[in-house]
Amino acid sequence: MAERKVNTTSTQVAKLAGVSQSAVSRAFTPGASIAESTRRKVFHAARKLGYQPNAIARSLSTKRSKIIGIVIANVTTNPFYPEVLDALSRRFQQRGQRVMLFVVTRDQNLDDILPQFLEYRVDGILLTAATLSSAMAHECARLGVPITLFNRSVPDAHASSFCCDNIEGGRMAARLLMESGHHQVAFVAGSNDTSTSLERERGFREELKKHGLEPCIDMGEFSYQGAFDAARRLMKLPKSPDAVFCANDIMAIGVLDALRHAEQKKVPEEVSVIGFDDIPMAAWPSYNLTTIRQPIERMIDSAVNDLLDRINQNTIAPKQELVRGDLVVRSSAKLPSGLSSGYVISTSETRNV
Amino acid sequence: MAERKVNTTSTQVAKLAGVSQSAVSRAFTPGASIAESTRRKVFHAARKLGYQPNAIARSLSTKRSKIIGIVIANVTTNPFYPEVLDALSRRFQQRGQRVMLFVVTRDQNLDDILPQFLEYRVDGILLTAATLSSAMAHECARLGVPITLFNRSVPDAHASSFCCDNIEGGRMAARLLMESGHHQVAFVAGSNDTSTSLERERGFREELKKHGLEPCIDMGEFSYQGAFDAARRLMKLPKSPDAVFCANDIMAIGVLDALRHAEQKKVPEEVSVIGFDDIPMAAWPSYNLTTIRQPIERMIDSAVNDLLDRINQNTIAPKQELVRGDLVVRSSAKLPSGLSSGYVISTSETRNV
DNA sequence: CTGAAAGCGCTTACAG
DNA sequence: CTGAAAGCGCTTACAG
Repeated sequence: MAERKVNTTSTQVAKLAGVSQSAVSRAFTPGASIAESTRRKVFHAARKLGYQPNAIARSLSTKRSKIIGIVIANVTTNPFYPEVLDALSRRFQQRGQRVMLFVVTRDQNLDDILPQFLEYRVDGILLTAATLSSAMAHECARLGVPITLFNRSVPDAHASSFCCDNIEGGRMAARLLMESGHHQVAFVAGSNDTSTSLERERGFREELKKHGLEPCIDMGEFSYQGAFDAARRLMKLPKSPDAVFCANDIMAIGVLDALRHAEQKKVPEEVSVIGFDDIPMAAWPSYNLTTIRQPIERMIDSAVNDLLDRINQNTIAPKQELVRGDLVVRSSAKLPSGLSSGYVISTSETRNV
Repeated sequence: MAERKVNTTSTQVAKLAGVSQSAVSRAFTPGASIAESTRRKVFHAARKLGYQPNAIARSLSTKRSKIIGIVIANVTTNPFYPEVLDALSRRFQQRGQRVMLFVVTRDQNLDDILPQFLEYRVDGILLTAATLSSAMAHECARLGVPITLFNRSVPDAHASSFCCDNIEGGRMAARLLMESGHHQVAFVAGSNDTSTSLERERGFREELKKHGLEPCIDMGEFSYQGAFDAARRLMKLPKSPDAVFCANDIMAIGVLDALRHAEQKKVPEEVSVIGFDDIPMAAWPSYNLTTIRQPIERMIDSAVNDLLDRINQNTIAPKQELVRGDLVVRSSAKLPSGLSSGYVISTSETRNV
């Protein structure tokens, strides 16, 4: 193992500046009581020696690492998550926090991952597209490390959670399809152990029931290819659907491609397709997807604020927040009369539950 | 500021186990000399107290953080980078390293970012889709922190770099277009300060020159929308191109959409389109993009190995490695006779330069 | 405002 | 194999 070159320390800077080591520390601590003149001396010496405070040592001493642990899944399969990761890490960066990242697969157990964060004494943990065992939730609570879930509902009162109102989103999709006169509808689920897919299905089902309909369900594994295959199966059914609602956009796109390129169906004339998320691709002319938009920026702002607040004040209770999505009407689904493409039905509001 | 709850320390475990604090430390250090029986005693006590070693303290003491700093740009605009990030972080995780992530915009100056890594005494730095000032390269060299660039050629001998052979890739694209008889070709560049775009253009140009052709150039800003707009401009030219080579796939897809949906052009009958990267979307039936595949996995393996090796042995010199891409023949470009779609022309090999 | 000193929680020569 | 002790590089009460 190679020796790491030795960095300049505060003691060396102190010597050169002719002050105490504490003075050097104070010079680099915003708000510390130190004379402007000594601060200048310190900075001058520091600059000369190429000194930079050691954040590891600071963390040990302050018991604050200024590191947030982020767990994310599906980064390569669903363009929604790169958006989330990008927004999240920017926010944390702006707020002076570092990000320690773990990329996981959907089935990976977090019970092996979170301890790696705890080892580094992260100040807080943000999980996205990942679920938390209640054992781990308790462990983090015991250690005083706040956890926030993004886009997953909470299994446990020890964590905060920020989600789109998936049930209402499912209802919105169903209402649109009913208003434009569909009779045979299908739902392409993501997976049956994920709150997003389950809740979207539930809202969809509930609203259809009011019209005496029941969707047929197939599974798209939250991926383009999974949904592509699901669409082909659906079209082989004796009563093939005239509308398909998908648990997310990337699956809706898979369905669209299958319908057009493998099944020779016209969208939306023969089959309507609705997605969920409003990823950038949904607006591309090849897809023009009607979808439920998740207000990412707003959700992320809330999630980041909540986590940072709970880090700074451990008396704040975790909160569960639901944000309404917006129906974005494009041209992959037949329109009810009176509605035109390009229209966004904005019902966005935030609720606490 | 809230008090962070106190974690169990090795001293407390030592007391409960009836051994010295050093023994506790040794119990958790693989390879340390300790009797199996005392290790068991320690583990038992540790389990009882919910003890987990403090990696921050360990880092301070060993002068190794086991953290790799990763900088990445374009995560939301180019699906290639989520792939890279996913592969990179998995590799590092497997090798027992943590990842500290910075997401930047393409124009953001790294000179403000890297010091934040150095503050935390990261063991090494990996930059992707980002360039390094030679001042920072020197600073890292001075501190003994190895840097590796991924997908950017190196500005400085202090860093390693792992790239696809972009020049050869550009040549391959040109050869295919020449063999299938195109006469008026265009190149949609990414940006003029990025080695990938510049090199792909250069290879493309060189090969065309042999046939007495010169491409007309437009700028796509490395984005779908930028390339979409560029395609529209190109088609308005007096001599509009019958083939477009793009500096990456996401731009090729933008061009494809513009040609079909805004310009009513048939691809490849009227215009051929070639991309670079082979992102998953390139294989979707809506696009079926002919492209130069970057062998990500292989490039990442080399990059990660190189960085880890240089961390462990600071006598190893940085290296510059070039990996050949493969031409993936699909149906967005006219085929020379004798070649059929679905064919991959694999010339992959690795070279040191 | 300033310095000396204790302490954060580990690792690791050193002596046994 | 084991323990006592020094040391990693900071922060921060404490006394002045």
